[in-house]
Amino acid sequence: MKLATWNVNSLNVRLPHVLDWCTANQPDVLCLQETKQEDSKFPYEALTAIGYNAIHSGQKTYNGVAILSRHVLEHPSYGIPDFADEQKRLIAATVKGIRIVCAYIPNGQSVDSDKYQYKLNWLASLTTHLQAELAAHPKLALLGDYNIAPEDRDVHDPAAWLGQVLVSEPERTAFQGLVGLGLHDTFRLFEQPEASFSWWDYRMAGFRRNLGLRIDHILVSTPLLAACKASWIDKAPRKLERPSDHTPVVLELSE
DNA sequence: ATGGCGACCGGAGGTCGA
Repeated sequence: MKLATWNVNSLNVRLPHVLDWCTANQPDVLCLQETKQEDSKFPYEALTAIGYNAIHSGQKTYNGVAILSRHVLEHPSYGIPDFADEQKRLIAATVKGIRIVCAYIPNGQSVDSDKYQYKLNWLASLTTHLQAELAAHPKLALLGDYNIAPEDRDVHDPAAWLGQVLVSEPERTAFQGLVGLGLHDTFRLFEQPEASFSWWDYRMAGFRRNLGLRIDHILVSTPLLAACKASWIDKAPRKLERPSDHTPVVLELSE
């Protein structure tokens, strides 16, 4: 069973890439972030045509999350309970007994902005919510754009990024709070190339020079650990014409 | 590295992302 996450930076623009990638890679589940479209615009028909069910929670211009699945999506839920939020950033469903949680964690903009406080509040609410979710669903995977590089090795230039948003200690502490729930960063369960990143700035030839960050993650609960077989970042879509600035992260589970 | 790109809305250029 193959799980994946991809911030597509507008599904309006990136739908051809998503269809091609799903056809070529056949993920069982693909979590999308930044669809940037209202539910009425979501391309259910095009996805059905290649064998995918989908649920979506979106809005115009910003945010928007979706779960695509080759299997039945049971018990969909939207948003964080008890956290009033106009921004569409969380969607979840159960696939083959695994609770799939797809998150677009706020960016935060800069550490001195209101958006940074919103990010930390959002993460605190998510953590509380996931504690209950884990009690109800021992097999759980949290996939998405975390907008946090958990360690210095996830940053192309840690000195330049020191203390900045995406890297700051409060954000990394929040990430460790998720780990503290009994979630595991599956990418690091396996040997990986040095300087492995999932996002590269469009500017300054960031991708060509590998000036990136690893901010897209797949965390799984302890009951799923033994099933983890491999994890990798697929850089191929980042090389296409008009790419997203993020690229897919994949986790392979044994059945 | 701090600007550079790209998406969006709106119909120019500001805002946001990361």
